[in-house]
Amino acid sequence: MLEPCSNNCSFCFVQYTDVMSTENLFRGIDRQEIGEIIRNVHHQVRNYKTGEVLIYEEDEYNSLLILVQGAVRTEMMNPEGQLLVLEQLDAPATLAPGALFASQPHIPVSVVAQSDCRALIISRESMNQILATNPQVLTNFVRILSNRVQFLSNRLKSLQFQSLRSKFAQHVLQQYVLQKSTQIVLKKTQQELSEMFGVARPSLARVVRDMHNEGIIHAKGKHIEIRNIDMLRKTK
Amino acid sequence: MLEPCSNNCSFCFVQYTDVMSTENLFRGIDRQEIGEIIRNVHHQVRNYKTGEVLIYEEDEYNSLLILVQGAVRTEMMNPEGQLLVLEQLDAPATLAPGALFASQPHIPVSVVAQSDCRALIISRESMNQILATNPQVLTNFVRILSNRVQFLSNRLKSLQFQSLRSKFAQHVLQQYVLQKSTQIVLKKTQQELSEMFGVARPSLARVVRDMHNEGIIHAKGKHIEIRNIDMLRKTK
DNA sequence: GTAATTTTGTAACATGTGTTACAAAATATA
DNA sequence: TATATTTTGTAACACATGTTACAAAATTAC
Repeated sequence: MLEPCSNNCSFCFVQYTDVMSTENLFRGIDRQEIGEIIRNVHHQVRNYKTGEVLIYEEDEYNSLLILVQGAVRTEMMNPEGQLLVLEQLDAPATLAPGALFASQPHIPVSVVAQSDCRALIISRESMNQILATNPQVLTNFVRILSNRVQFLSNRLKSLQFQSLRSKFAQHVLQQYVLQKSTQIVLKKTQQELSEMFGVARPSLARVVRDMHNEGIIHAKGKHIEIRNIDMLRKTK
Repeated sequence: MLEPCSNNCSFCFVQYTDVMSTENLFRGIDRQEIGEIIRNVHHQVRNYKTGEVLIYEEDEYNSLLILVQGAVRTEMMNPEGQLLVLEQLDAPATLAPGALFASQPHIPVSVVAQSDCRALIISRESMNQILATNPQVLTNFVRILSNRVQFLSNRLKSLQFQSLRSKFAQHVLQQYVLQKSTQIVLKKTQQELSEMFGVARPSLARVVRDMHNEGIIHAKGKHIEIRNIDMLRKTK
């Protein structure tokens, strides 16, 4: 399924240069130059269908995957099959950046396609070459790694210290800000939310019902009305 | 308390070059050169007493701290005062490497001295200068960041998925390997262990007692005898 | 060696989340 | 529109860990 990237592949020059995301490895470099950087090293492009696994947990990882199209989620699973979705990422994103240059090349997460997506694959040697010759890419890579460290630290803190009730309250408040209304519509199913919170689905449903019964929210399926925003903010 | 580092400070050349630890920012560079690298930029040395805080959670972080002597622990606390010790580090170590070049310069952890210790402090600008001119230091820094990402991923997985019983079993098995005997002596108090496992101390004591009563171990204070290593290994 | 302090062991009870199961409701598909 | 599928709501019970309190034991300081 791996297709080598041809010399005139417009994808290389253009696709992932649109966004100035902090997760973009090529931020601050013009399209022309990005094309040259990539064409100068061995690289491949691969497409994935929804649900396909881009990276398997515990595998060895010898190439960097740069998501240039679509969305993925990174997740962990324990032997009993309990799932924790670490985060959801939209292109452009650098996948599992920590695994490439770590002392142990094993990956602690799986990455699964949430939509049809496309990744640029660059081997470790090629990345070395790129990083050695492109200070801007290097700076970006260090920033991406650093952000990853912070993200994981914060995720760990939230998982360890926040109650399920507080996680859900926070999610509702985030949606309140995004949707600019006390009447919000959840974008995810309870199943998806509970996987992000790292809990069982009925546990989440119970918390939602409790908050409904206490008059903090009015919950009807995916429709949530915030009834008492002070209580919601104070939820701990 | 900050003392500028004098030109003939032997510390700069020598102290932290002894160890080829993967966490050493100056790994693979000879002492002479390390001295030159450091003397060429603005830097400071600071000493800390046991218990003193080197880095405060949520502070802004504009200098890199390199632990050159002593031991520290990195920890998180939630508003209720519940503590989680992320890890214990001996010199040489690069402290909070993710915070320096992240998009948000806030630190998610505190770093506390576990013994009297000493740190080399290098500002962000100076680090930029060092990284730009020393490929080896840069490679080391990327490796350290990458290892940090993996460490945090694994720590998160363990905290999220492992039961307390399994965490303790694993700790005992690690000590069994280190001490090469089924009669081991725990190096930490139950309080310290429970902070590393992220649980309350009596909960740990209960788990230890249960495993004792089931004949898997014989526990008397810090002295643990492994009675049934198969059961211990199968503990989940 | 004695006293002070820290650590360990234990108990009773509270609480939050997991598990399983199933029906109702909503949504997607034919 | 009817049917199949997914999602939500709920219940009863299990279980791991938290909380508080206190005494016994071990360790440290004097």
